[in-house]
Amino acid sequence: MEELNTEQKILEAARQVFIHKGMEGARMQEIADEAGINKALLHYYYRSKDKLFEAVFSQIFTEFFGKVSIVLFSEASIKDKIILFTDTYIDTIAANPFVPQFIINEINRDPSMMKKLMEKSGFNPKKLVSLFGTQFKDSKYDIRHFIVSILGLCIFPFAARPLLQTIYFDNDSEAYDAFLIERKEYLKNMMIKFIEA
Amino acid sequence: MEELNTEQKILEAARQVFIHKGMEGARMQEIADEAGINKALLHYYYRSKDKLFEAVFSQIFTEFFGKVSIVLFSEASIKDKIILFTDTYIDTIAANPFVPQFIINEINRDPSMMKKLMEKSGFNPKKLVSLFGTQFKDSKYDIRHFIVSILGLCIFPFAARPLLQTIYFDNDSEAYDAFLIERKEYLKNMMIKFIEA
DNA sequence: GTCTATATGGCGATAGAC
DNA sequence: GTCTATCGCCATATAGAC
Repeated sequence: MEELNTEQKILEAARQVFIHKGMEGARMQEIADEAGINKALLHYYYRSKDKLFEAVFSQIFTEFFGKVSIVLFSEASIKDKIILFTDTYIDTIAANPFVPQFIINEINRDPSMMKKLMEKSGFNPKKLVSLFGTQFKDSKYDIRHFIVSILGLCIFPFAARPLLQTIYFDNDSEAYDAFLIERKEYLKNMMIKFIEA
Repeated sequence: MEELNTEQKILEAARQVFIHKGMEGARMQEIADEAGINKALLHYYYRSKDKLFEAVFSQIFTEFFGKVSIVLFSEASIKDKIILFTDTYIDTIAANPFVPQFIINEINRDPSMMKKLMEKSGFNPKKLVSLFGTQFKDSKYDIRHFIVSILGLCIFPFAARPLLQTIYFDNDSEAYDAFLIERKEYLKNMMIKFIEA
């Protein structure tokens, strides 16, 4: 953190606080403390909390969907792509465990953010639909069920961690970590069965 | 709403506002307006916003898990129970589409709420684990993966609706409603394959 | 029990010195 | 560019009349 200039420090600090507290729960004071600067300086670089949030959120959104999309442009076969997608997606979430829930919440709070973000991030959902579509073209169900299923299966254990850990793991954090690691294999295995079914 | 006494009106109003805005996003003024009373009267019945929230949240939590748990005590076969559970669970969420996300968020905000709530609601997670455990006792994976999968598959399409609807359904609300209806059959079908695999 | 009016505190934002 | 001091608003909470 010490090597960054002030603007970068602010962005990084805001990122941490916003991800964990959300737009409404975050406090400018806490962001300033985290960045090791004064509250007034936040307003010098970003005129308002809204502007700061917008900068942070669009960055996070773009990064997150960017990493996930890469695999879709690889040379692998369709089956391998699906496995690879699951693998990459889980890893990305594990490295940013609070991000999916954060994105979902903020979009729920203000759905109008979505459109501009999709343009900005260059994320193309048709790509994902057509990828899975060619694999399951004779299924009796809408392909999007499969896509939503993968996303939910990967995201949910992270998004609902405190609840699930308490209910099913006696609040044992290490046991839950092990569960999450095992889940990656579990899901890839599930995907294979899905594809072959 | 007109037949209720003041305390019930407050509780019902608070329920609506809290579910849609969350603890941090909710405003006492909005709750008072929704209940058709004065802001000061909220404090007369519930001394603080925290107390009011606690009352509402514990009620919602208990109701939600109560409805879902009923099926586990039925006389059906294990396979039928799993199908019935999926069926009931989807219906419960569809009738309360914002509740799961609300619960998850508030637990994330304050994980310490979980323990007392589990006692209060009488919800017994061992019941669910043992139910599925007898069915999948020779699986190479922890049974809890299956439980978490069902929950995620059911909850996610509701929790992330604005995001998913925008990305995959061109923001067509009716198309998404149809998708949700179809999903019930899709998931039951998936469960059957799961069980037989 | 229900209201109006007001106190109290916190937070985003600005002014102005350096 | 960075700080201290302060403004102004808004939300929770209370006082007190009816």
